[in-house]
Order: sequence, then structure tokens, then C-alpha cells
Amino acid sequence: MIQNNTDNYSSLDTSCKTCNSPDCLIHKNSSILFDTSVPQSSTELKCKKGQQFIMEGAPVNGLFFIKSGTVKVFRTGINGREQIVRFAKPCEIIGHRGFGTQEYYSIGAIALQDSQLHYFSKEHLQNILMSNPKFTYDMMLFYANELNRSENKVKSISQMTVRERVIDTLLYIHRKFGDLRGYLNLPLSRKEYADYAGTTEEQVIRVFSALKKEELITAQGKKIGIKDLQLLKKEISDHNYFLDT
DNA sequence: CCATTAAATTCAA
DNA sequence: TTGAATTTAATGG
Repeated sequence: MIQNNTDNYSSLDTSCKTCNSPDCLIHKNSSILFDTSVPQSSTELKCKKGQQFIMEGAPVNGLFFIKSGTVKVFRTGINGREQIVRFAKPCEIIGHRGFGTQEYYSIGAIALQDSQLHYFSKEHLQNILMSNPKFTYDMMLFYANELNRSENKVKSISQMTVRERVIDTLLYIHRKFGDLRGYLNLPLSRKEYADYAGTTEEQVIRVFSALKKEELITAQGKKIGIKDLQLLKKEISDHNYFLDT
């Protein structure tokens, strides 16, 4: 049973080969980003599963870009409750919120799997942003998307029922990470679903059980399968509409 | 929310 | 590969 592609870790190269996405911000602009004439324009780091690479309150020195693996971005509330802001996959940027004016991160980030990250210093990026409209435009699109999603999330948390928020979370994971052999391609604990949906673990379990009984999803352990995407979508769209990414 | 049990994962031999 | 140890899910108070 050791046939899974767990990780091809060894192949390190600065050109981002693993990523073929034409939409990838870094890929599209790799020639400037990895400018070899600028010393230490980027550094690569590996991050083990469960390792936190952004601490809340730490000073912002640059941006992270995910090369491989997945990451959760969260904010800690007053009573220690964790609010997961988003899940990020390869080609995405982490830590951009504090980029411009803010001095300290208001979020933390933890690798959900062993991950490889690129780190770009603030200075290097600022230079590029000033001189390269194409890159700046791509960044702006990224920010716009993030803002859109973030506004949407506020709405969903304030207006939707627990059940709807859990379904919304499932759909979000499904859209973003897809499924593999019928299961969502991202193993998350119930707690993590809860932290994203803004509920408790128990509530998530309850909703999952109900959905299982209604044959809308299947679940064994952390493997969640979407059985009836259309019905789930329908249930959400009654109250709300949702958007991508 | 907490305690209990069932189930699943990890780890080491 | 197996099963003991640890972690995680599920249920009921």
C-alpha cells in the first residue's frame, strides 16, 4: 500500500515546475521574481505538517507563496477560539494583508501538510511593484478576489444557519480542492471545519451525521465525499449565493 | 460544555 | 505486517 504519491519533495527548482497553471501569479512573473541579479530576492523554505510559519503579531517582512502543500490561515479570537480565514493551496499568496502599511501580522498560518514555500522580501517586491505594471495588475486582481471572498464570508457567517454554513464550507473545500476518488481532496478535522464555518466541532459532527443520513454526503474519518452536489448547492442558494475561490 | 466510547491513525518492532 | 499507543470522531448527558 505504499504506492501513493505522498510527496515528491526532492525536486527543488526555482522555476516552479510543479505549477503549470497559466493563472499562477508567480509562474507568469517568474522571470522578474526570481531575478538572479538581485541577491536573495527569494528564499525557499520547507514546512512540516502542523508547523506554523506565520505568528500572529510577528512583524511583516515579506510575503509567502505556496509552492506545494496546503496551508490554513487563521485569526485567534478573544476566548482562544480560532477563526479560519481561508485555506490556501499552491500558487497562492500568504501574508499579503499586512503587506502595505501594516507592521504586524494579524493572522497566523500553519501548514496542513508538508509544504514548500517561497518567501519574498518586502523590499524586493516593492521594487517589482513599482516597476512592473503587469505584475502589479495581477496582484491587484488577487487582492480584489480576496476582498470579494472575504466580504462574502462575513455575510455567510452573520446570516446563515449552522447547517448552511457547514454546507457552504464543504462546497468551498470542494470547489477549491476538488475530490479524489470520490472524497474531498483535503483531509480536515471536524474542528477545522468548525473553525472555518464559525461553529463548534460538535455542531459540525451533528450536521455531518444528518447529511449522511440524507445521503447528501459520505464520511469515513476525515474522508468526506460529496454525494449530491446539486442538492447541497441548492440548499445554500435558497438563502444566499456564493462565489468562488 | 464535558465525559465516554468507538473508530481511525501513527509508530515501532 | 501487526497490534499497541495515541489521536480523532461520535454520542449522550
